[in-house]
Amino acid sequence: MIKNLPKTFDFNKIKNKIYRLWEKSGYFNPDNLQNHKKPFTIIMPPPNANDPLHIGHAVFVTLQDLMTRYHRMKGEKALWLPGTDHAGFETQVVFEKKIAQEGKNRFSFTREEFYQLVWDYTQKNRKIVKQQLKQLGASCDWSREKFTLDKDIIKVVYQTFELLWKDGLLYRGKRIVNYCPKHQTAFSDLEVKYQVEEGKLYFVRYNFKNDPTRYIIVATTRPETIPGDVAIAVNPKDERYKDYLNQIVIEPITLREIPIISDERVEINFGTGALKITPAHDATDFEIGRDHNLEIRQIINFDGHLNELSGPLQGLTIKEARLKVIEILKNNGSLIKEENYTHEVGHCYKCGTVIEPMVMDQWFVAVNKKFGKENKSLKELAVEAVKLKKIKIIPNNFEKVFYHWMDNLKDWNISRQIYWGIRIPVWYCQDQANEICRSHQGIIISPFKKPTKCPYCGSKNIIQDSDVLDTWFSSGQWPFATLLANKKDDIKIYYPTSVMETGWDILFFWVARMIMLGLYRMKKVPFKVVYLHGLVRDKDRQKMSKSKGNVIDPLAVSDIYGTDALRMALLIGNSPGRDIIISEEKIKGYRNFSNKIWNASRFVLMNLNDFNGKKPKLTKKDQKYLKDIKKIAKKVSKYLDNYHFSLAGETLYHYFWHTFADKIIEEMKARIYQNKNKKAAQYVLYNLLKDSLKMLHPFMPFVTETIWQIMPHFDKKDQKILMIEKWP
RNA sequence: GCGCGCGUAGCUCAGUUGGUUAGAGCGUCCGCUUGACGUGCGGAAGGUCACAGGUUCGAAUCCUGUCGUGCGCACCA
Repeated sequence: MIKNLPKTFDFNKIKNKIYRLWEKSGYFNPDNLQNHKKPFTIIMPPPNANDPLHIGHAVFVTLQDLMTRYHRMKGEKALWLPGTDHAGFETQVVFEKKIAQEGKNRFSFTREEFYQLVWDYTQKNRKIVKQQLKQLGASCDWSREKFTLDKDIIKVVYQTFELLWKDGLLYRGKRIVNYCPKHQTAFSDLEVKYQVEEGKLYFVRYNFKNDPTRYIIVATTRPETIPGDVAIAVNPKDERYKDYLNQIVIEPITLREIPIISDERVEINFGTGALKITPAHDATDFEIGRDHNLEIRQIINFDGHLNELSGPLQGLTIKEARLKVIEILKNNGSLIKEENYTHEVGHCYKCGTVIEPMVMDQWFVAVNKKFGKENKSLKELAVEAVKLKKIKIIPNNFEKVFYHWMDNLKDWNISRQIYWGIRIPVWYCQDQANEICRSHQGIIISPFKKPTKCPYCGSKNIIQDSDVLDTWFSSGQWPFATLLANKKDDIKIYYPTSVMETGWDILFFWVARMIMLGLYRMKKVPFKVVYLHGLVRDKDRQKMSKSKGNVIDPLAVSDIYGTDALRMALLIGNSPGRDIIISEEKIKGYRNFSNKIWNASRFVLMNLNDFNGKKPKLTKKDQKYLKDIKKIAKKVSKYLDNYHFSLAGETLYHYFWHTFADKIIEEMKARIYQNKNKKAAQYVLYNLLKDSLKMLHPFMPFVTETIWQIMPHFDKKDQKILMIEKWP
């Protein structure tokens, strides 16, 4: 009946046809799975809409599609909800790099023009990403697809903003923040990468005002900030400086008078035990300054240059200023000595520029503030959810990592001084013309309507906050925002979602924030399980990056070896929380496997003449084979249910190749050729193949579906599409 | 300073409630194969599971320590 099947499986020939078959069937949308009851939900971590997919995306597609297809076949209402992320800062950087080739940057355009250009750029990329997800076999429900800048998503984000404000969990304030002078925006603590650097510790002498023979020596790594000093602090318990307190000394660059104060935060054993206080440019100093009511003397501008308050350093960059200040200190005899000093310096995670602590008005989420009936903070709620096992993190050692990070969590800066993103929905009254307005500090929160005048004092002199929200503030709401923004009952049916599958590298950036915001808005955890996969590295354990030239393009690989091979290569040997090493050889190996599936099937199909599907009399061994595969099914199901995807894949690989193909087919071959008990042989082969295809389908959907479409079906219960067959 | 990992075949890695002969991909060696598949088949070599001690009838797996190695967080005057 079936002859002349090609000798090799050609992925490119069937990929569009097969994906279209699935898509047209409508079964990506769980609404169409009528007999399926129990919901199973995965919200896709939205890829950034600023670049095509890389190999890391292929990992999540493989794992999430595997789970979705498995649960769909088990008769569950499987929803895999796709989307893309505007990825605020990331995208702006990518885009600015692009236009830099034309000698332009964001300041070459108006804010509105720039936004439109990036919008168009991301929309183009979204189309590419969608096409790529399809080629990787993603069985997600495109009818529910969302973008983080969709109007209905922004609406949810703004609602959250407003609620947080009303609950007192959101505040605006002058705080010291991590500022990148190159990108000219502030960051949260997470975007700062610390690197060990060889530096110098400079010992600088500050003379007493009323007695130049007396002085105090301060150790600093940042002498260029001396013009920003507003005090010298010593520890109150430090015997050496007992009678120095409240003395006035002369700051040696701009010759201002500053006092010596005491504060317990000064460490007696570091340097000389005396600390210069520069509230505008150091986090600890900021706190000490605040508690002592000291002036915030900003001497570095937001463009990274020193300003007029720095006297002779004015106009210089930070680096230049350091050299200059050392020269001045040497000349006036204030530099007592230099010591080599190794310390960690914060850098912008994107461009490597040294992060400058700056004082700015920013919006913060108060993660440590207790609120509501339960009187718990966002942080406490999140920690509790994990402790009470309402959320399980796989692998579980990351639960400890999670607690450790949460312990150290400080308020979250969500203001970004960029154009691309969701604008902070706040206006400020410039006049603050009455007491009420002043009591509100002129802050007008108005997410859904642009105000025309100040609601407190009536002034029309109002301006909008120029900043946008941290991208993670919106993606942190993704699990419920996508469901709220879709069909009416989605949130009821699909929330809490089943699994959040993502990389361990964004456990803090994203997962922790989703837990906090999900619990805040929905009073329920956003997901029951967090499955963390590793980072993809090359053969030499190097992180893949374009600049290193070691990237593997998943789509190119898919074109050459097929998506099925790529998926298996990314799955086998991939255990949660561990990095994945991938090489072309490995992918080739699984290409051979997909071809093995093709050829074993080909053999079975070509030897089904006269076979009618009816069960003939079977030998004992035949019966054993049919029983054995049920055992395999049990084993594979157990592995999948316990998130041991690699072991599940390996089990099937082994069974199909080394048991089914190498042993059983070889044995039956003789019976078929010699016409000995042939019907039974055909029956066994046909049914083992069918079960194998079903189990392999979530792993290798294209080759299995292709064969399913070709093979004859005798059982009326057989589905037209393998994707919705019942799991064995 | 606090915390989390890793060390298994030549290479890269699996090995999840401790249980026969420790697995995979690639590589090496020998043989086979003219009809499912050279993208194949059969077979072989190759592992004191970092080291030392302990628990156990039994340890790659659990505990303690040592060495090597990677990472996160905090501080960072």
